[in-house]
Amino acid sequence: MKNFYPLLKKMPLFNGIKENELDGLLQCLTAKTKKFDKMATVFVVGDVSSFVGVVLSGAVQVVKEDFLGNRTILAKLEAGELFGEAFACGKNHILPVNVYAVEKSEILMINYRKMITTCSSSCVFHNKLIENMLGILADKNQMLNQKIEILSRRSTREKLIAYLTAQAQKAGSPSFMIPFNRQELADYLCVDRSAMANEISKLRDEGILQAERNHFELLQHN
Amino acid sequence: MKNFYPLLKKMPLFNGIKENELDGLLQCLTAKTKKFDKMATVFVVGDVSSFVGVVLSGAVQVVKEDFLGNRTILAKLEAGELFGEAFACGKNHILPVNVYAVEKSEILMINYRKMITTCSSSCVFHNKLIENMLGILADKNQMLNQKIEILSRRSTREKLIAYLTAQAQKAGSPSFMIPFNRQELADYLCVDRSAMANEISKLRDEGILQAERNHFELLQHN
DNA sequence: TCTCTTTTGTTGTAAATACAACATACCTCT
DNA sequence: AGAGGTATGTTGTATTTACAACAAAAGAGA
Repeated sequence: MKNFYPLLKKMPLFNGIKENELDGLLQCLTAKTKKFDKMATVFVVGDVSSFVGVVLSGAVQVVKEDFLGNRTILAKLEAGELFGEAFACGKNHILPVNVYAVEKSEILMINYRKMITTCSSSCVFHNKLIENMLGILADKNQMLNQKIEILSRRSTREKLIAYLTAQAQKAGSPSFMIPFNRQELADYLCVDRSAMANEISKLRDEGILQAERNHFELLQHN
Repeated sequence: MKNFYPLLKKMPLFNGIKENELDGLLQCLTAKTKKFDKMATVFVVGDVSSFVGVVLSGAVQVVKEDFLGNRTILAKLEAGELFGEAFACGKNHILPVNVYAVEKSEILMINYRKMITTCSSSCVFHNKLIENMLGILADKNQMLNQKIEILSRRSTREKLIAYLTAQAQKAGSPSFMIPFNRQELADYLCVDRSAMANEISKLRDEGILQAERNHFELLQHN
């Protein structure tokens, strides 16, 4: 376990907690590690879980299936990433997804109740952990909200403008770089790449923006 | 202030906290109420806030503007509803929205730092408050995730199936009621009502589902 | 029951998108 | 510089959607 401490230390969940303090904290949480073979099932739809999972090694996939049998990979989580936190901390503990190990993996399982119950030994890191978890959920909330706002737009054009407006706001300037290439941007906006590229061209022709690779500039619209 | 205690008691944020315990808690939080006239501004885009707002009376509107000047009302929050929690608890405290009072309103402002710092008087309700906030953020996360999963689908048909599959899962049965009428469902799925109604008809014709008003049934697809 | 209103379903048309196929530009490696 | 690969832009076509307008059904109230 100890060899994972440098990894844990870098995680937002353990932010502000020193490597030598992890021992006491993990003990206090009675956190357990579980090992999974490649393709083993970590959770299935309908499972009830009050555990926050931390991928220590390997990787897991979060997969959703609809009733027609269509499978969608929602996420691939690698070492240092967290999963299940919304179901551990929320009212509804029933998982709507399957979680598989895509490689031989090791997962740290943290019980939600142990996490929120400050220990009798009044371990100070415990409070820090709760604060971190609050921050993680809040940050995710912001991200999800922003994405919904974009996906709520009907047209590719509107989605683009919503996304670029948010990026400009984040950058504090009408001129900014985005962290996606065209295909990734199209995937994020849930639209067709070529249709999107076409729309970018039109917006450029109309003098609404400049776009070159990752660099965008929103032009004053009067 | 005291006259709002029955309202507060019913809120998820103060769940498990008795009315007569609120006095001490709010004092401990140094929570302040602010009054706003009709149409007064509560927050503007760019404001930095570490406060969770609770609408005590009246109502506020959360409004977003893109750089072309298009205004979108994201939410209307009435008495007993919470806002700003993701920006109070998250890393990013900069608000991307405007908040207006749509009526003469009274807002309770709770400082995030006071909330997560357990008080020296070791007030037990404080821990309950933090747990509640964690739960609220986690629940919202689940809701937002589910919505994104639906909005990520390209076609109206796929959105419908994704939504109905989730509802069936939630109900634990292929036969269930939905909390929307057609227009509300279309709004939730971000599609055109008539196009959606059309699609429901097609799905019915194809024997994939039954639909009558609020009642749906997903039929076994072999 | 009758009227009025709301909700839902249907249809045709214009507009937007997805898809496929290809052209062009850019990057990296040798 | 040249080759191969990747990213981006462009175009035509089939499909899907939005929109508008209307019909039918359901619900509410007199």
